[in-house]
Amino acid sequence: MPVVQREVNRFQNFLQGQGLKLTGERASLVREIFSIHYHFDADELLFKMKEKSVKISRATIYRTLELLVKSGMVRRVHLGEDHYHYEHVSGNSHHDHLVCTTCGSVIEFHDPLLEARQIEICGRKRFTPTFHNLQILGVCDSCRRKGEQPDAPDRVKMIGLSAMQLRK
Amino acid sequence: MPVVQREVNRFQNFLQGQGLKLTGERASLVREIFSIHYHFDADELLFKMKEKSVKISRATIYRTLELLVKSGMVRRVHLGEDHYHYEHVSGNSHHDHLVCTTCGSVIEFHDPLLEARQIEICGRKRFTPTFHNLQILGVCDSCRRKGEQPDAPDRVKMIGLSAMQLRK
DNA sequence: ACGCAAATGAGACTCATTCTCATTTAGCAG
DNA sequence: CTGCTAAATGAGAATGAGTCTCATTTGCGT
Ligand SMILES: [Mn+2]
Ligand SMILES: [Mn+2]
Ligand SMILES: [Zn+2]
Ligand SMILES: [Zn+2]
Repeated sequence: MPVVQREVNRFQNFLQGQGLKLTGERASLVREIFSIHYHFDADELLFKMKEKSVKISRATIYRTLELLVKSGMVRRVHLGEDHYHYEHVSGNSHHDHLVCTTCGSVIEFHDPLLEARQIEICGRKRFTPTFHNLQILGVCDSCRRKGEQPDAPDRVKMIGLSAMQLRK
Repeated sequence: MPVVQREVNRFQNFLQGQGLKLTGERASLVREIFSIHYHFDADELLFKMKEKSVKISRATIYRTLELLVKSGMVRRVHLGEDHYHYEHVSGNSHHDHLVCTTCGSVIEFHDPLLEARQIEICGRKRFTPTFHNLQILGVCDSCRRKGEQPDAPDRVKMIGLSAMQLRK
């Protein structure tokens, strides 16, 4: 795993700069996270590590995710569910999300015009933005073709789609 | 309270249509909610009712909020914190939020161009949007002038600003 | 005023996340 | 290589928002 190992090194650099240590648990987590190419949650990570017989506690997973977010290697995102999701940041820059409330799939997009307009709005309100969070919920193309109706707005909450729920 | 009473009637209409009842608790809550002109959370509501010696349980508050959201009279919003906030919907339509991570103040805005651009993006992805959620976090004008620095992105979470935390 | 479906309150429960603390370990100095 | 010590870990307790249960109460149509 050469690509993934590079990320471990990146994390180690960050840790050293903070006087922190690279442990086996942290390295395993980084390798796992940079092998997942979608939006995952903490429980999914815990499950995958268990699958691979990598011994690691829930607390360490949360603690390491926090460090990875601080290092800028991982982003924590809201996808309309009541718990956080994460995604690794590898070169590809900022983007926002379209979330299908029927199947749970997530489409990423980046739109410079949208971003520019936000800056404009902030300027008008004399507001200095540091970051933003945009999710557009709705129905993806394949779900629409299957004739699925969007949930009533008040019921939208991606029921039963989280990784844990699927496997429980 | 003539204005507020109109909202109680609106809610009663909705309830009747659903075969549900207008109770004293529900009426009190509606009156309270339509007297609050900012973004509140469930605990704040519980506290305010206690202050006024209106006996009402936490469960009833959550249940009534759910009904109010269904009726369209209240919106549930994310403001970057890890619990929900609510706002009443009175005539004024959809808007998004600028949230100051220093003082917690919230600026509302509505921008047709921003909305239109989102529709465009969805069309391009063949995605049928039902609603969206946009928060821009940053520093408001008065905080900026006081020389407050924005929190590092990873630490942004409006520490100590929720109504409950302030009063605990 | 009656009857009963709907509503309520108290507190148990869930679930994500954080914390505590006793024990282990990474990494550095010698 | 060895010892030292601050940092890290795991187990499980704690927290906090939100939901649920069920015995009791109440709104409201008749
Ligand atoms: Mn993404
Ligand atoms: Mn608002
Ligand atoms: Zn879909
Ligand atoms: Zn401010």
